[in-house]
Amino acid sequence: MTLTELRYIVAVSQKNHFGKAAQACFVSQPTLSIAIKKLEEELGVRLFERSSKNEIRITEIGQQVINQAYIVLQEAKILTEIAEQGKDPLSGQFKLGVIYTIGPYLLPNLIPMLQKTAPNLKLIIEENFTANLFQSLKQGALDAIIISYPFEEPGIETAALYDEPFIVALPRNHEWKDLEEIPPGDLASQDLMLLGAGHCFRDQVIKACPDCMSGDSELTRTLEGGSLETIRHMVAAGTGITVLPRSSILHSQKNESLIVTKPFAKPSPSRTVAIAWRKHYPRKEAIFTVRDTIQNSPLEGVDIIQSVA
Amino acid sequence: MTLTELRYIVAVSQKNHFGKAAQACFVSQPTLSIAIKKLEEELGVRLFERSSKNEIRITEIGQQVINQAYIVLQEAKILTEIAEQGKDPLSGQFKLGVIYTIGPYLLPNLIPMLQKTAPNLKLIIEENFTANLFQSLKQGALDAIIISYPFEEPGIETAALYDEPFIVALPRNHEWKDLEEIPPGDLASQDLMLLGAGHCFRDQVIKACPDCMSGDSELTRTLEGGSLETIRHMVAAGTGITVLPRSSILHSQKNESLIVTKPFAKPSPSRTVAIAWRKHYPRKEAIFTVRDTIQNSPLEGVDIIQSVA
DNA sequence: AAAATCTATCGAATAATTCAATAAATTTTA
DNA sequence: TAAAATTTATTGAATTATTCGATAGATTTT
Repeated sequence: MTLTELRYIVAVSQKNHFGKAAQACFVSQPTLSIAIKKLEEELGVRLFERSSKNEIRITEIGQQVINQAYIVLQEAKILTEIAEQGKDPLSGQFKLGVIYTIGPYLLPNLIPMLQKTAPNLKLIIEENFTANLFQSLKQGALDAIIISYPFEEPGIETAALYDEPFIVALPRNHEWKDLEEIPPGDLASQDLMLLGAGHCFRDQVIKACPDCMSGDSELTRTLEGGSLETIRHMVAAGTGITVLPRSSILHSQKNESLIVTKPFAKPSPSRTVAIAWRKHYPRKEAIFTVRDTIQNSPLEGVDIIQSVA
Repeated sequence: MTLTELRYIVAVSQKNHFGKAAQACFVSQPTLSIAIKKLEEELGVRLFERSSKNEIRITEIGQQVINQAYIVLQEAKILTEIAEQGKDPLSGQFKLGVIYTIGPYLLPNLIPMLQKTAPNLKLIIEENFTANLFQSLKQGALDAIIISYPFEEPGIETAALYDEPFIVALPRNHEWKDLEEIPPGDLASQDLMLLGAGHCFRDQVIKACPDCMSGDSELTRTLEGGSLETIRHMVAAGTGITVLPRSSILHSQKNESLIVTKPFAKPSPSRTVAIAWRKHYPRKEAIFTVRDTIQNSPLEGVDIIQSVA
């Protein structure tokens, strides 16, 4: 049984005439006759009673088969319609993973912008650590993830989005409050508060500022379950200082009076934010749209990295 | 799109592996790969994400398409099941037309017998005049009709079932009550009651007994809307005499005391009862089963005409 | 770096489909 | 009654699809 054969018998049932049905199906009459004969033999039932000159008569079982043929063809048509709707790579769900230290600052801009550039894209966001996002990406639970370099995995492709410098955040009455810039090495002498293990930003800061975690009890200076926002509040409260990514600065102007931010001395430590996806992911256009939208976001103080594609 | 292609994508979605899916479909892996590629190109969407070594991933739209493919295949399977059930020519409706002067005497035997020989045949009966039955048969509203010869029409085939002699029915105190047999010509002298125009039995009796309707007012002797049973009651009431087909005699033993039946003198007038169907009617077996069942009915006093097939 | 595992591609053989021409059957017309 | 007309079935050749084995290409594992 083929869908074509079903179309033929439906056409005959509508035209009551093999020749006219063939015409309606854009095939010759022998083609249609043979196809119907083949279907009748396969099903083992006679669908039409051919009385030569006069009109065709549909047998009782033929009518039942034709009724069911309508249903099969209708469902097949729905299948093509489903595919038609899914043709647009900017439609359907798009599951985006973002690391904790980027999400709160990138997404408030990104989501409404994507809503405009790709209104049919149903964005689903997951915030997590790099390692967990990578696992989900590899397993197909996520379509793309936004992480920080370095990030190299087999079967995964990445595109750099932007570089953002690290910034020192001080209480407003801190001894450094009037400095223009901070040399990274000076942080070793301060009560530096950092995120817990698992956050790549923590590791990047430690790498940029050698010895910064030496001395005082690590317990009081690492916030295991915390977020950058928690740390920022603690800085405002005078508990210590911290290092923040540049993109996090603009979004807390309420606390600005309590916190002073200072750039690092050149060359400033920084991180490169990138988007990553499976090499064979079929909706590359969706990835590139997200990439372009992020790069057109109003992110202040970051260096957009133009893609080479 | 073909049903085979849909089976392939369903198999891949179940096995998560092109090679194993091909095996499950009893085709080579290239065959399956090419078919799926063709379907993906036709639909314009990527259904699977091939990541070489690792398992296959189904795309979001691919999952939707595969879900719909299940439905299409399920409906196609139902179609074959419908055909399977309809394979038996002794199943489904069978619309049988019978003329008024046969139905009441044949059907009480035929219906329970057919119930046994063809229990899946849903017999639908219509009683009418020969002319109306023929129209319905020609148009396909009836599958077969039981009529009386002569009956020849283009595109229609017939098979004789039985010959039945005509019988004279008299009131019990009629002057002929002690005769052995009645010469047909003698009926001209009697008050002969007949059915109205349209009943072929009327014409056959008139043809068998020349001049029988001459003389008295035709109005009082033709029962326009009546039936043989009405006429029989009138004979019992002494209104006149009539001619009945032999098969109608056994079924009225309550009135036997009021009616006397006499055979005609040889050669007795008679009628040949036959079954007729469209030449191209596809369920000949059903026709032949009805024919054979009638010929095996306990019809007394009739001559079964063995078919030559 | 080599072996192993998958899917994609190639090329030849096979199978299926298609159409024009025509046959066969029947009905209508002359 | 014969010829014309109409309709489906069949035939045969050409084209088109499908199929498979062999192998390439890509990636992962050893």
